[in-house]
Amino acid sequence: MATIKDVAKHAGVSVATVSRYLNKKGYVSEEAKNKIEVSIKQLDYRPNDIARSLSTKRMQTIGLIVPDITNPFFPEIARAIEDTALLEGYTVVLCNSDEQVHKERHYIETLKQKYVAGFIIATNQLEREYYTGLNVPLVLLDRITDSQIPSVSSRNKNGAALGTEYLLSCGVKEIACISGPQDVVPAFERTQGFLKAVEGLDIKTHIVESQFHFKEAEKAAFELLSAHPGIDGIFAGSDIIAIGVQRAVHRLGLSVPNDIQIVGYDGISLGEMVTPSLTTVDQNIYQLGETAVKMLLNIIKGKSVDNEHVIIDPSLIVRDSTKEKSK
Amino acid sequence: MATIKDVAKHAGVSVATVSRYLNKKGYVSEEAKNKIEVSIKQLDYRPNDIARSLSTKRMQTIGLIVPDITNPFFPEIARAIEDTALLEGYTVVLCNSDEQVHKERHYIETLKQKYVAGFIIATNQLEREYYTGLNVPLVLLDRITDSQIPSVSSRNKNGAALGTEYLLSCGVKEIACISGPQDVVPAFERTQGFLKAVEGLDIKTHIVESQFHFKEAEKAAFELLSAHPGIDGIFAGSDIIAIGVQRAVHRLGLSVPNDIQIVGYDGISLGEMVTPSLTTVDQNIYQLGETAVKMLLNIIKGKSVDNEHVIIDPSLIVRDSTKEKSK
DNA sequence: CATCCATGTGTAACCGATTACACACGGAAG
DNA sequence: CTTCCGTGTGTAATCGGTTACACATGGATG
Repeated sequence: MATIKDVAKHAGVSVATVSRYLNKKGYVSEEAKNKIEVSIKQLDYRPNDIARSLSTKRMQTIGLIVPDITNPFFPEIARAIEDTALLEGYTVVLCNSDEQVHKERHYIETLKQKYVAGFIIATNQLEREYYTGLNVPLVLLDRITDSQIPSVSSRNKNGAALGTEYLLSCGVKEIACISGPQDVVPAFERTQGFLKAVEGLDIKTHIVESQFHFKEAEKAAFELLSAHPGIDGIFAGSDIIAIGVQRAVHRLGLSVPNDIQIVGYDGISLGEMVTPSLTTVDQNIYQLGETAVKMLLNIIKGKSVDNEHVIIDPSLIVRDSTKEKSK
Repeated sequence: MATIKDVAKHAGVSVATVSRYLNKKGYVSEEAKNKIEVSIKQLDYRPNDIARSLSTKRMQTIGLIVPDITNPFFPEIARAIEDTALLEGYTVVLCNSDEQVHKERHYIETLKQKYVAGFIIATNQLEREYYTGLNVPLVLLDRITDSQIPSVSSRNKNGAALGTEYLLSCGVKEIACISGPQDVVPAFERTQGFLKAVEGLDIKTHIVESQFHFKEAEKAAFELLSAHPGIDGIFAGSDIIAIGVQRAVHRLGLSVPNDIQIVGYDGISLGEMVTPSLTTVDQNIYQLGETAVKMLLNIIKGKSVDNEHVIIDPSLIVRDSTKEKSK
């Protein structure tokens, strides 16, 4: 494979000139420019990223750290991130921390070693000191927020209120919220949204906490519904939880949406696949990922102030796990 | 951050000696070894992967190319691959080709540029010339096989026969196979397995082709079942297809497994989440991924012959989308 | 005693880029 | 006619490693 030297020789200029041309830095005459362009074409030259990185100490790579890749929300957002990054010439390395701090650190260290340009971090364990000490651009995505570190997230409280209100508008008389773990910020915010929506209403409400895992959610819903047969509406802290709830309802011999109506949260594509399909609060996953990448690249390129916070508005998708009152 | 020179100086030896120690290549005396170890600890030295790669022309990175990351099979296998690679000190870059040849090529070129150590390729478009011309270690995973290139795959024909036979043993009288696209090798093989299982039996059979997508499968199943109300058993070419079928059955006002029994193929975790949960042929996704990595690393390290083929045996998981005859 | 080989180490070239610095040229300003 | 500055270019150091090669030592072999 051709190197910059070959190009320089072929074009009859020095490597410095070629490098200047490549990076659009410094002066290069029209004449030199043309000769270099021809040589690059003829030799099918492509700059060697590794060599470049050794000088610049930066790779065109961004690290994405997610807590649980088997939760379909994350592959979906990963895809958005990858797509967007690719368009900008960046490669993304996807790392699965399994919610374990040591794994997360290991990945961060390893990738720093490889000179990643920046990180997008979608995990829980916020350790500000650690992140800021990193001295690498990063943006927090979805799960944690901190005023010191740029972030993009969903307006969870409003979204949850939106979903809960819709559920109420469908005529629900006794409502439950099966939330994600309350130490995970968005899960907490969603619970707040639920509370806001039911506040002051003369209606029985329940709140139960679960992990963002299907089986646990099913168990929690099963127990809750067994204990309170009057419940006819459930707001779930995530689509995966909602799907667990569906299954619990089914096991109890009840029907969705006739006996119990369900609203989920996330807008993952899985929601369309289950039966009945899931009414849910769509947090606009693609946009979330896209925004995170753009923000990170701005920071990398020094175009952005360091503590911007973008919050994306969710919207409601009505499907078959609820039924409108008019029907 | 400390460099190899700092370590050499601190330990009172030359950089060559330190490098030899690090790579366990060539002779290093006990005494030097000890001094170097101490210095590395004290300086918290870590070799710079980029610099190393510039000389060796190889990174501790492996590229994984999948055709569709929104198909849950691939995140699951990606996870296995990542886990295994990590243990060996390799990072994996996950790339989504979207079934597009040009995207796949783009990724391969980009990653070659970055000196990946090798590729694991799980896409369709087999272009032997291109791959072999690549001159980078690679193993094909799951979707394509070629005698010239090492591969790991599932014993699809047997697995499909296994699933079909089980369906028959559950008392199915008119059976259909909704397969994946027949130009995708495993999908084709599974259809063959289905045919083998029903061969010579006095039973009505149908075969319909679908993409590996939920919606299309639902549509295909809906049409098939509408046209042939006698069908009481369906073997699906993948779990995603099976889930589409479930939904079609539901839309027709029928019940799984009472009216129609379903067997899927893959063993993705989604199969446990749907209602009713899916009886399926488990292709042992984790093992598939793990094996692919180990094989690739053997090739990279020159420990392996170049055209090994591992075929992994699938097994049946019985859940609620079928009902045993005895019941 | 000469030769050979295994062991151990250091020097310096090299991987393929970036970039600081020196220098040359020509027109404008004083 | 100097002086200065904007353009344009090349030389060589540098990034942090790997490794070919030269060389030293000391015991075994013939």
